[in-house]
Amino acid sequence: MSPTHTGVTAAPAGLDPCGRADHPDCGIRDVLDRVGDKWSVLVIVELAAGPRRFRQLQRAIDGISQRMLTLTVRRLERDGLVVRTVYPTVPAQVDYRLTETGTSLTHLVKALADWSLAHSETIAEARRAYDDEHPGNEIR
Amino acid sequence: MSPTHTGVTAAPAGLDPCGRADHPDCGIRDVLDRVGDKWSVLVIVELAAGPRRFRQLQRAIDGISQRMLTLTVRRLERDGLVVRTVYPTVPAQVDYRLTETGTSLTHLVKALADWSLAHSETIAEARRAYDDEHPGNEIR
DNA sequence: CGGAATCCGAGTAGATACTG
DNA sequence: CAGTATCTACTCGGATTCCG
Repeated sequence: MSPTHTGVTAAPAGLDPCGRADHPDCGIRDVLDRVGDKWSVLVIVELAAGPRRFRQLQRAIDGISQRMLTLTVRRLERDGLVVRTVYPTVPAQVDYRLTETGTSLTHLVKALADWSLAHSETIAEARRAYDDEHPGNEIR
Repeated sequence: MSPTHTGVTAAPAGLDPCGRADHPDCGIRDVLDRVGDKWSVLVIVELAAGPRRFRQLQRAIDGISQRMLTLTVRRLERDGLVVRTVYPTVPAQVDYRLTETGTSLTHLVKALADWSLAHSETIAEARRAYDDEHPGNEIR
């Protein structure tokens, strides 16, 4: 992983609760729905390496169905995170690439990945401990 | 005859639990599934302000059902992001608070919130533009 | 190749009712 | 207060098929 760990502003002490009671959500949901999406992140990560065509993406992500890739990529396009370019060749050729906005998101994804890696063992251990203490408790 | 599908069950049958085989994304899913969860983030944000009891959480997050709050908080507990403490009072009193791990996640959530706020307008605009160019295209 | 449309099962969220 | 237990509704994702 690159040492340049940008994108994540060291959060100020005060964490103001967005998306609380009254106010709907400060727009966090929009992002979270996208980031939390199983495939979006993988697509973004893949595109972070450079422009890709539909098939390339599907092969790279492996496990994703055409349907899901289409939907995922459409949503990303709609959100302006990805640009879809169609070349009127035969057969048709389409490539996808991240926009500036999309690229900036990769930094967060990176940060998330870093955090994930740094704590995966701790989490796994916690799960084992929990499952051990709570046998028969299926919470997934 | 009707296309009685090949008796295919829901069995993954060869699908990696990580999502990808040749890429270090394995641990990310665990976190993403948690962060991407609609309620987990809100709970984490709320707990970032300090320990909360069940009811407090439910009132603060407002919109979440008991069931969902229970499930969410259980998962967070299982992952070692939250500690659940039961006080044998009458009536029972339980409080939840973030662990060190959970607190560290708070920073990422904050970063996500920042990003979200910084780009919400851009995204909203992109969506409007897309919806305008693609009328009748319901991808949501 | 890229994508839309359809079918369909599985998992998840919500409302409700009940318990310690 | 803090859950647990159901039952239902709905969305999501996968597989398949057809089109430009």
